Order: sequence, then structure tokens, then C-alpha cells
Amino acid sequence: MRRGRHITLRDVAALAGVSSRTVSNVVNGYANVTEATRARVQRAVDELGYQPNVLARNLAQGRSGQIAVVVPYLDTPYFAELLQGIIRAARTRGYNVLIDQTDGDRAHERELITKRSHRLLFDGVIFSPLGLSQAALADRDPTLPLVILGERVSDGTFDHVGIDDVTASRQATEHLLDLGRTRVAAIGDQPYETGEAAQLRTQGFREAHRSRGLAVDERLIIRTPRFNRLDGATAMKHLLDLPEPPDAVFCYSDLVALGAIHTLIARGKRVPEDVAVIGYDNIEDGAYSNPTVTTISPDKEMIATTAVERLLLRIGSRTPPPGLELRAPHQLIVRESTAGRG
Amino acid sequence: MRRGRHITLRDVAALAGVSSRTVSNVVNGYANVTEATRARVQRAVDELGYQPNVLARNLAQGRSGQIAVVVPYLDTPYFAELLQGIIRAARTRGYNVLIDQTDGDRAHERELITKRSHRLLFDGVIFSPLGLSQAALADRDPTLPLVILGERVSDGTFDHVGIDDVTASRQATEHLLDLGRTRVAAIGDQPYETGEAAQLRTQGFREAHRSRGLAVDERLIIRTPRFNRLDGATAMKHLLDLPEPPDAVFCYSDLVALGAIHTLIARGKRVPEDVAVIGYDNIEDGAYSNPTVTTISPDKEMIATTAVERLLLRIGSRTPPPGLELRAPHQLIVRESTAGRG
DNA sequence: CGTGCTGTTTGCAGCGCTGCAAAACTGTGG
DNA sequence: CCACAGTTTTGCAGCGCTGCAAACAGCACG
Repeated sequence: MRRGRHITLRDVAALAGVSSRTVSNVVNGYANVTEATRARVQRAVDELGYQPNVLARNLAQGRSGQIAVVVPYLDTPYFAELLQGIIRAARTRGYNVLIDQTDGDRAHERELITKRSHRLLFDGVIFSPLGLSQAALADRDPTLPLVILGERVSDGTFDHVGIDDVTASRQATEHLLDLGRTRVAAIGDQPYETGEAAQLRTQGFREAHRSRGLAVDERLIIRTPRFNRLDGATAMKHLLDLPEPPDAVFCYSDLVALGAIHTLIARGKRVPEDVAVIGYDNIEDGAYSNPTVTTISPDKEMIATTAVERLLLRIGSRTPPPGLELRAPHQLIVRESTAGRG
Repeated sequence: MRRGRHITLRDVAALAGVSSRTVSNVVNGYANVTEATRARVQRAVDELGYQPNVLARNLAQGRSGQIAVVVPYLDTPYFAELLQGIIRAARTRGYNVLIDQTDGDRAHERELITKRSHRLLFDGVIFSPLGLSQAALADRDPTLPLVILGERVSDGTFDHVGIDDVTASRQATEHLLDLGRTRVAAIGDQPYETGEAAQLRTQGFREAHRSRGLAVDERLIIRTPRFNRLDGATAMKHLLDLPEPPDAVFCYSDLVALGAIHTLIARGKRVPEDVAVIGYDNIEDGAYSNPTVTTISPDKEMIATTAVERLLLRIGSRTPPPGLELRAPHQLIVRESTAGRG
């Protein structure tokens, strides 16, 4: 299988005239090696061009040096941008990232954290679940270090990193109300078990109305199966067909917003004059679209870094630390879809 | 539920009353196992909930069961969409995908295919290089199975999968000329070693003019460092500031096109009435933007599948197969940015 | 009843590394 | 010169699996 012999610890040891264990100590920078031996070994390492066999090391240590990141869809810009940060953060800490895309398949999501065999491929998982039920979470491998992104309140056995969805959504809605809009719609509600994120946003949407002393027109809260362009486009069509269509829309993702805007333009509506639109996630698309999209911008870099750090902490500790609720900051970015052209 | 200790082949062997080697044979579905033993072993496997240790298997076999995919940027929709296909294709063939993002760092790209230690983490690489020089390719680990995406003619030691960039670019340009446009610009040229893809597109651009008996105005060929929105936006500004601005633009990626359109709209130009725009890649954004973007659509699914298949073939064969040039089909998709609102 | 054949099962070594504990060295003080 | 503590180095076992070749069937045939 191997073409050409590899250079092993033993080869180096032979050349340096020490035991292979000592070479290992040098290579790994362990303490208690005299400068003399260290130098001698180092010279042998250089001369032979020795490079450690990661597989063997992993087997011996019972760890893999890899973490898995599980996302529903890779081509969703939000996940792609987040992933980018995670990969960067993991690499600087000596970890490789294994990407798993579930295609929103719940069975697959479940299997990933349940099956033991995977356990050896990665030391921990950062999970951005689409439809992970509480049950699946409950009967997961309890030794698997886990950090969850998006919305899913921690039960104390894992960390959860996200932004304050309720507050952010309230701010988004208030922004629309502050423009003087009176019929504000919401696109993206998911009133069932696996739609926690959506529900928190709906909650913020309601709170904004309440705080202004306004009633929510339930017909203006539209459910969507996911948060992509098509969902936004379809939902917007439905809204425009109402007897009293909205004059503003809070979309639960920027993709939804882009889809909604697409429909509005196609129907000859002006954005924001006829209908103001706000999104969520601050993906790059929204900064270049026509019109550009007002949005809630979560601090993705911070989410990524925090997730990786907490996970590695979990991996590193004998007794798992308590599961934390970690909040990254967010901010409202106002662009043309609510403010109009400059 | 056993905590701590894993269940090994030996445990199963003991329970089934056979040797561990036989259990291995059963688990791996090797031939020459009688139905009786197979059943007995299987029962033991099920009873104990045995799951093989991938690490150990890999070490013993000297392979990792993983392939690496190297892309410059994850948040470029084109790569994300491609990756999605690659991950899917690899998984169905029992391979995991390790993602490496180079951030366009050439040193990193180089190191990835040069360093031997990585060799053990993955059995092969699918590479979408940004700036991989011929030299770096030349002194790579010659035993590393390699498939390259994008533009980079094979030197016979690896496979190359892509579409026919010259033809596609010629078609794109001809489409603009067919609309009666007389001053067609090109955004994205990269006339230096690592810009092969760009150069092929420029070549197609020129061929289209030649085939129509038209001269190319060199001032209308704009260089950009990359192919993203910002590049497109900047280049378009430059073009609009020319004494005789173009009435059509061939952009070397959809992102560039979206950036260019952004600038056009901001400057009060109508698309396509004043300036027609065509992109390249057919990313989802272009189907929902305002206006929607005419584009060259490569068959991404086919590119992904082909790349994975060729790579696994390479990994599997003792004597490496000859490096092939593989062409996936493409097609022109006409949308609003050249055809106007239907 | 041995001989050869095919098909099935097994034992052993070893992939290349690290954990562990013992061994071999220091150097110090009595 | 010995006992003792501290530092450095070593040997060995073993992580859990598979490659290899040998051992052992079972069967047909002479």
C-alpha cells in the first residue's frame, strides 16, 4: 500500500543514537530533555526529513485532532461565512475541520451525534442543527464534546453560541415601525419543535408591536419550511395577494429578504417606498443587491471563535465544564431596503 | 452502555467463539466466510454494538479514508455549491471530506501538496488553485493523487476537470454582440502566470470579436485581482468614467457581474437598456438578483462527481492512470441583465 | 485410505506512535 | 563512599486493526 518506506521515529532514533521514546519527546517538545540530546535529535530529524505519522499518533492517543462541523447546507452564505471563521480558528489551534453537510436530513443529523464509530474521526462537534429534536440530543453519545450554534437552549451538557434572537428581532421590527409603517409582516415562522430559532424571532416581532401598543395581524406572519430565497419569494407572493398587503416585511434571513425583494420588484412594487424590507444575518449579497438590504448583523467572527474555543476546552478537560449560554453581539445595519437610496 | 472501554474485534471474537481475524472478515464483507459463521459473528456484533475503530483500520491499512478539498475561499458561492456536490459524491463512496481553505495564500497552497505529513491525513486532493504556480505543482509529492479544478492544463500527472472556458467565453461575448452592442467590455483579466482561467476567458472574448470581424478595444479589458463583487463594482466605476463607456460587459464571474450591476444602478444606468451584463458560474444569487443575471452555467454536479470519481480511481490504482483533461458541459442561461424584463 | 484440491479459519507480526514505570544517570549532603 | 532526591533516558506494552502465510477443514478422486 505504501509506496516507498516512511521514515519513522525509530529511524531517527537510530541515527541520533538514542531511544525512539526520546525522539518522541523532542518532537513533541516535552520537558526534561537536555539541550545536548535535543540538538542531536533535531539534527537527525532534519537530516532524514522526518515527519510524524499523524494516524499513528492519533491511534496511540485515542484522539483524532479533528473537529467536525455540521451544517445543513454549505451553499447558504451564512453558513459558508461562519465556516470560514471556524476553519481559521481551528487551524490556528492545530485542529483540522471535517465538514458534514446534512442536507437538512434529520436522520443524518441524529446519526452523526449518536453513532460511536464517528467518535474516533473527530474529537468534538460544532453543530448547526436544522431539525435536531430534543430527543436526538438526549440520547447522543454523552462523551462527545458538543457546541451548538443557532437557536437551541443549552440543557447544561453542551455549549450554545448565538446572538440574542429575541432582542435582535424586536429591534428589526421596531426599525420598521419607526419608519411609520403600519402593516408589518414577518416571513419565516416555524411553529413546531425544530423551529426554535424562528419562534424566537417571531417572539421579538410580537414584543416590538406590544412595546408600541400595536396589535399583530396574524395573517401577516408567514411560515416557511426554510430560510432561503425561494421561500422568501413564495411568501411574498402570498402577502401581496392579501386584500390588505403589508407595507413592510421582517424576513428571518437575508436570503428570504432577497427572495421577497425579487418578488416585489417583479410585481412592480418599489422597495422601500411601497414595501420596506429588513433581513437577518448580514451576508455579503445583501450589501451589493439592488436595493441593498437592511439587516441584523451577528458578529460571525466572534461566534466562530467562541464556538471553537469552547469546544477545545471541552475536549481538553477530563470533567466536562458546565454547558454555557454564550451570546455574541449583533447590530442593525441600515441600507436601502428600508432607508431608500441615499 | 459501556463507558470508557471500547468494544474491539477481540471482544466480538470471544463472544462468537472465533478468531478476531474472522470477525474482521465478516465486518468487511470479505469472501470465503461460511454463512453459519457469518451469522454467528453478526449476532455477536449486534449484541455488543460493535463499531470498528476507523483510526486503527486506517493505520493498519496505511490510508485515511479521507480526501481533502482545497479551495481559496469558502464563502464564494461557486465553491460552496461545488463543494456541496463533492461532499455528496465522496460520501456515497465511503470517503470523508476534509476542507482546506487557503484564503488565496499561495504559500499555504503550496505547502499542502508538498508536505509529506499531510499525506497521511488524506488519500488524495481535489484542488481548486488560485495561484498555484507550475513550479509548485512540479515539486509536489509525486505519490499524492491529485485532481485539479478550474483552469490548469494537465501535465499528465494529474487530472483536470473543468468546462471549455474559451468556447463558453466566446459564446457569452457573442450573445452580447448579437444584441447589437458595439462596445463590449470584459472584466476579470489576469495576464500573469497564475491567471490561466482568466486568460482563457479573455481569449474567448477576443475570438468572438474576431469571428464577427470586430476589433477589440483594449481599454475595455479590465484586470481584477480576483473575481468578487468588489472587483466588479470597482472595475465598473472605471469603465463608466471612460470617455466612451461600454454598452455591454462580459464579467468573468457572477459575483463580478453583481458588483458591476451594483455600480451601474448606483450611477443611474439601466440594465440592460444602457448596459447589458453577462456573468459566469450560474450561482443562485444571479437567479434572484434585480435584475437577474444572464450567465454561463457549468454543470457543477458533473464536475463534482467526475472529480471525485477520478480521484478515487487514482487512489485505488497501483500504477497511476494517465492525467486526463475532462470537460464538463456548460450552457448559456439568458436572464434579465441582457434580455430585459420579460 | 492416502493425495491433492478448494474453501475457510487462524496466529502472528506489525502499522508508528505514546503512556507508564522502571532504570540510569546526575548532583548533594552526611 | 554511600544514601537520597531529582532529572533524564529507556523498554515495553499496547492503541485496534489488517496483511500474510500457514493450518485446517471438507470433499472428490484414484
